[in-house]
Amino acid sequence: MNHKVDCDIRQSLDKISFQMRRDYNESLRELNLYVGQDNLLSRLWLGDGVTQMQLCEHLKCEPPTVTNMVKSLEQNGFIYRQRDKQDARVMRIYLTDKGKELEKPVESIWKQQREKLLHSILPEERLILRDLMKRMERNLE
Amino acid sequence: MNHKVDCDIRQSLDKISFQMRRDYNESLRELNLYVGQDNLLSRLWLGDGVTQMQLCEHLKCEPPTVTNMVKSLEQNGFIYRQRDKQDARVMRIYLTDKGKELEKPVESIWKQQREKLLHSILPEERLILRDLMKRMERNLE
DNA sequence: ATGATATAGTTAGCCTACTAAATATATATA
DNA sequence: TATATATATTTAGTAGGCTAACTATATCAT
Repeated sequence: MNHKVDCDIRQSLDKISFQMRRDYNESLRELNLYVGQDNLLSRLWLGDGVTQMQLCEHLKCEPPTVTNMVKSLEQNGFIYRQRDKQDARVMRIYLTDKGKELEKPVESIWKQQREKLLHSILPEERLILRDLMKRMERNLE
Repeated sequence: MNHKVDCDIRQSLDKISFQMRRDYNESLRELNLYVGQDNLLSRLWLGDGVTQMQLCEHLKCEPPTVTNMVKSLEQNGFIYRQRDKQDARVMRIYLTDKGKELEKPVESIWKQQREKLLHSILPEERLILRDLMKRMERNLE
């Protein structure tokens, strides 16, 4: 029955993203980070001094979310903020040494997660899976 | 390159679950529901008078989350709570008429979402996809 | 029957995430 | 130059999600 298959796919998707978030959160907590903060930092590891609007785009979330995340990361000493000299409306976000040091351990968590998720799935299958995922992604645009 | 494929899969997964949640939230708001509340209600549509612990298991979340969700749903008049006569520790959750009425529109939202997600993916492909998803699901257990 | 332990739920406080509304600064226009 | 509009961020209040600590009730064992 087609309906059943569709439901299964939808359900698995939910379970996978939920469970990944959980595992992931647990690992990040050991680094004193929360889910999502790693993604914000990853933008800064590419290059410092980014505005909050740029972080919004990168995280695909709304400005108040960035305000809160930045506040939390600043309080924990991973980043600091500086008002732009040219345009006093914008805040520029910079990494502290403590923030820079997180790059490697976070990348190792990402790698671990990918390996766990795709364990026992063969290279040919991964290609098929990627294709299907990309198509679903486009379906939602 | 294998690494790239793995990253793509992981990234697509994130984007899909993020985007689905968004779309989904938008549709549910028209029914005056928030993401996740539909899932709680779906347990009640199977049968009323469930305890909060049972809802925890169904939603796979912690007790405080259920406390809050139940409070919100109660305030909006979709459910009501009654203390168990036999065991005064447990609260039993019941649907109001307003809560019962939501079943059909919510199921229609679910169906729409599945169709959007799987649009253009052929029946054979769906079977393969389901298999791969189930395997990933098991990998995370 | 009393004391220890287990179970159900709540509260407080943190996080991401949202919308709506406010603030401050910059720029465009009359 | 004064006014209007656009942009960047913050605040307030909502939600789901978490942990840790607390309350109340039940049950089990001594």
